[in-house]
Amino acid sequence: MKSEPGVFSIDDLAKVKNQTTYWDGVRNYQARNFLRDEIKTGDKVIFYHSNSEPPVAAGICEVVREGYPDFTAFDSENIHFDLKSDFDNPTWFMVDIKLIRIFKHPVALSEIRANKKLANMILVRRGNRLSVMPVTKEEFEEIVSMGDKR
DNA sequence: GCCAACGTTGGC
DNA sequence: GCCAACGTTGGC
Repeated sequence: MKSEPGVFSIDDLAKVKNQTTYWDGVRNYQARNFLRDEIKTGDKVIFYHSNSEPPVAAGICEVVREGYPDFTAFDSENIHFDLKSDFDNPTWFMVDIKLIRIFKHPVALSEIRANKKLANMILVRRGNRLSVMPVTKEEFEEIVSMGDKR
């Protein structure tokens, strides 16, 4: 799951109550489908910092509440407000995640690209822009082993 | 700041 | 249903 650290970073997550947050603002249908249909309580998540210098896999989290309507879509004051999302038939969904740990060694996108075991990650596929995407168990464990070094 | 890639919108 | 125009993402 990607976040711009200038908006919400893994360090921000470490500071909030219960180190838990709702993952709001996803406004892409493919990513929405993962949030609504695929992600389950107990799933592990890589927290990725996009649009940062450098972009990195910053740490890991766990899903503590699975797909439910993204209420920010109903709030006209919210930056993620969507007039077309019907309260009784919501368009957008979110999950809650809780911090597990911040990597001692944040794994740079360049390191991910350089690792042959991670060559098939959706993240590194050309043109990919998804902010929520699946990761295989093997990819997850490889990233974690890189992140926990040092 | 640039721009490739992609998703969405809306005229037809 | 097509597709040009436009907006966004996000690496570089």
